[in-house]
Amino acid sequence: MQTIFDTLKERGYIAQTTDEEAIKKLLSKPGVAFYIGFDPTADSLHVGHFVALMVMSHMQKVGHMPIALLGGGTAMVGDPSGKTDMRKMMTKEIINYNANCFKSQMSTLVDFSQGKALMVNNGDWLLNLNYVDFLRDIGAHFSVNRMLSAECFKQRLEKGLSFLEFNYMIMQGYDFLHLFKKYNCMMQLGGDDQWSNILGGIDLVRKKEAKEVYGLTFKLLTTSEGKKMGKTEKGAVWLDPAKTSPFDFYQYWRNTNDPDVINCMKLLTFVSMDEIREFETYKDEKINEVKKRLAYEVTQIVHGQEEANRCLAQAQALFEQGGKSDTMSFTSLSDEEKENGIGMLDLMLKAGLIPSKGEGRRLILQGGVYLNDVVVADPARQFTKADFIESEAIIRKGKKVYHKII
RNA sequence: GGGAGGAUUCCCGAGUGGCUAAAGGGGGCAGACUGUAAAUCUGUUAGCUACGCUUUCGGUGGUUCGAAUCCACCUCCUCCCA
Repeated sequence: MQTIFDTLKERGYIAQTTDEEAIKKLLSKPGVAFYIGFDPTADSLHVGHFVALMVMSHMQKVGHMPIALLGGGTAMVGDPSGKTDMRKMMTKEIINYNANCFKSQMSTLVDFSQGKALMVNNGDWLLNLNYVDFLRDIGAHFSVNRMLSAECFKQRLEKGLSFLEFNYMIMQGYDFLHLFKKYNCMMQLGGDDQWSNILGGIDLVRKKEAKEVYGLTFKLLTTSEGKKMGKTEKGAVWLDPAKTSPFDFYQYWRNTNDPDVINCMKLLTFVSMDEIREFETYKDEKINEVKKRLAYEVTQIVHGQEEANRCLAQAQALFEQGGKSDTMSFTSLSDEEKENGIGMLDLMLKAGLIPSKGEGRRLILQGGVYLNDVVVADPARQFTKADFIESEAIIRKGKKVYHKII
């Protein structure tokens, strides 16, 4: 009989555990409350959070009780772990707004109905603490000497660490204690960068309550080259369709590097291990098929089946048939522009394909602009109504960016 | 509190009176090769009504024919000593 721990291990989620045997035993019976914290530092979850949501979902499926902790209190301080610079301080209003955005996104993967999972906000218990009481009650149990040797502060000890951020670990530890007392929360999970913070909480529970609780970290989603995944030149890949369109989201996974595909499949989809093992034997061009599957599965989980189908169809239309697509982004011209024509550069600027005309001129001179699949050679070319084919025209920039003019 | 140094184009980082829209690297974009991949190679990377013009080197003011470069003040940052 395979346990949830085995599943997580097999799929490659687990990075570190505090006590593997004890955790295995603990998780073998359903109903274990565990928590994962999410600091609302942006108005949408991103791919980095997605792995955590997947773990929650896996755990919930076998009957454990996820507690999603929104860091309304800790976000006021800012986690220095692994950060090279201090974060910008955020206002309470923004933090609250962000926390609300997180809620709905989490619900797509974790079932919060009928008490099957909880969502709490540490602002509820952190923000009204009395400073001196807190120091005497909690602060006394933390050794500065030990904290300073923690891996998560290492980088910051060289570049500078404010006292504000130094307290983050203590606050997170207090969260664990609070959740243990209130919900009998036995485990904290988190990204591997949270290891020191998690240990802090476990120590605190042991000291205050004389009980053993456990920690488990999962691997951060990185490429085979060790770079963090989920970042593009435009910033993070968001789960919010308004910030990263489902199509861009789909395309991000569609373009995964060969060596990373299997790993992503295991971590980001629910595709069975039997099937994944089959995929592992694929080579060269055949890997492309796996990428299609990966993109579809991940998009489906985040944006739903309907949206995933649409992305798939659009990608096929664009890349495999070279044809049109109804869901392509578009710009409509006014009657006057249609009548008098408009410069290609002006048109592309209007369509948001280029940030400036200089950039557009360069693109055209380098042969990177196509109108209805014909290279545009002259930067001064005018776009006229003669360019419409069945009342629309398609501009392509480079290989992958399509835009429709109507 | 005392002392030293720094702030340069998307990022890192040269430049210390005209040759500087500013080296080099990273990143981005485009082209070649491909599998909508990676790696590699090539070009390009402030804006414009473009052989010219305008804006840019933390902010403000000044010196000069001419300033990213010199001076004054201001803001912010880092380091060392206490």
